[in-house]
Amino acid sequence: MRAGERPEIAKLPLFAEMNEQQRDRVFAASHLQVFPPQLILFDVGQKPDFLYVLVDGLIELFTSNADRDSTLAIVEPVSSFILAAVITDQPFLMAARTLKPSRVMLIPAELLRDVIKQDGALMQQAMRELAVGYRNMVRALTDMKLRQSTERLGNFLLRESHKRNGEMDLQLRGEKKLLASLLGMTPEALSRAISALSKHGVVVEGSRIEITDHDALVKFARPDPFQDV
Amino acid sequence: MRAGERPEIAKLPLFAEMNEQQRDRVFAASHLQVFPPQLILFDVGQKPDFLYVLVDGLIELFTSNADRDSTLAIVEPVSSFILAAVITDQPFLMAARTLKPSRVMLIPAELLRDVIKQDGALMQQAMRELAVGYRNMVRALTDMKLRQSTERLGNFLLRESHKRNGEMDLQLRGEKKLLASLLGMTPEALSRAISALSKHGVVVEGSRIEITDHDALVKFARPDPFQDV
DNA sequence: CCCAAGGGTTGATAAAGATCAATTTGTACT
DNA sequence: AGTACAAATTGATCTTTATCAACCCTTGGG
Repeated sequence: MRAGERPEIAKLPLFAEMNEQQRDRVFAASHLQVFPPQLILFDVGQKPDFLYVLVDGLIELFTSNADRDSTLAIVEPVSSFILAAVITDQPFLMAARTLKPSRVMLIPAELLRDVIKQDGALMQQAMRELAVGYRNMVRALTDMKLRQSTERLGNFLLRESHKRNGEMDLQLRGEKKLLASLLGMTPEALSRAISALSKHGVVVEGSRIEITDHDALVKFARPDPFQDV
Repeated sequence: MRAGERPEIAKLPLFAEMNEQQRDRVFAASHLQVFPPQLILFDVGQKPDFLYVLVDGLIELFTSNADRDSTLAIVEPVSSFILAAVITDQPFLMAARTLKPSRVMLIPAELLRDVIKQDGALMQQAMRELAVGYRNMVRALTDMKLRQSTERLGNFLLRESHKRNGEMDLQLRGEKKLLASLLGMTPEALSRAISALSKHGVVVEGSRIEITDHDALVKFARPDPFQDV
């Protein structure tokens, strides 16, 4: 792998605390790969041969039924994904596809499991990451179970704004139908939800979204101080 | 805590592999408590002071909105719960209440985090447990996002039967409205879903559920070999 | 043993969201 | 720039599920 990328990946919480020699060992066995957009990296049911780290680009994690697809998460750089499958050495529950041209580091799963056993700091970070991931899934499930679509969109925007430290001017990083799928609705429903939010402090032009009245949006979406934010 | 319970708790995957002295240290600092039914053990937003282990009884994990409650999981003995909150030392995302008289072991969170840092085997088990929990949440979210209510019930029954190693005669361990909440529907909808499944190999009398035609139910519910089973 | 209270079922209606179809807008490619 | 194609929007309708209401049935306490 290129030398230039290492520092950035090494800074990831997952790898930040571990022993340096072990990290070198892991990185030496890994390789960086470039994928075009719309490429399936892996499918549901496959055994995980690698832990993936998105270095650059954009990736969608999704599941599919006979009829439908549903987006479970959108991965932005720099972050690892499908750690849980690697740890348990069980078949993927999600598939992954690139949304933009993406550079991805592939870390051999077997080796990683090995190193985790030997390196307590790495194991602790893996544990933390899984705990955080678990909690995010709880949030997503709660969101899905007790909010309706327009509220989900409203809270999504509030969370997004909060993530970008309070920025009121947001830029969608994918198509609207992707956001619709992430929020568990159809593109048509999203379109209508967007226009519904125009009465509650949100203005959308193309992929630019502006929260013009934060308080009004909060009042409408009623974010939970623990679930959201 | 009573001596009689220890072996059972020690057999839990989480504590099975760890150093014995460390385990004794943890158990010595813990205490067993008995709770009546319908008692709230903790609420959303509280800081986790303990890891909980249900020894006997039945417990519901749920979240609540302004309007609604939603069941996230039903905990059966013997198992631990809210490990993720304890690990991250972050406020609970779920509340817990007893459904039946329950005996619960409370393990001081601070101590547990400490011991985890010192005991690699325990840490590894905690990591595994979180990975498994994460994957279960992914399954639940997928279930919610791309199946409708009657299918969810059908797949729930198939999973339940599978958990009880193929037993076709199932016994509900809570009220029907609890199951409805777990499956993300109203009691009325569950009632109708049950009668809809009578055309697909399911007979329900009170809290006894029998799968009379497994193939027919599979054909209707279309369980995913990875998601379900 | 009876009665009250709550769980469960059933029916009628309403609401949310999906689906289908027709345009419009945006964008990538020659 | 013009065309072709996909994304996005809008409207109409249908399906699913929630809500509201009435009633039945079980169960536990006096």
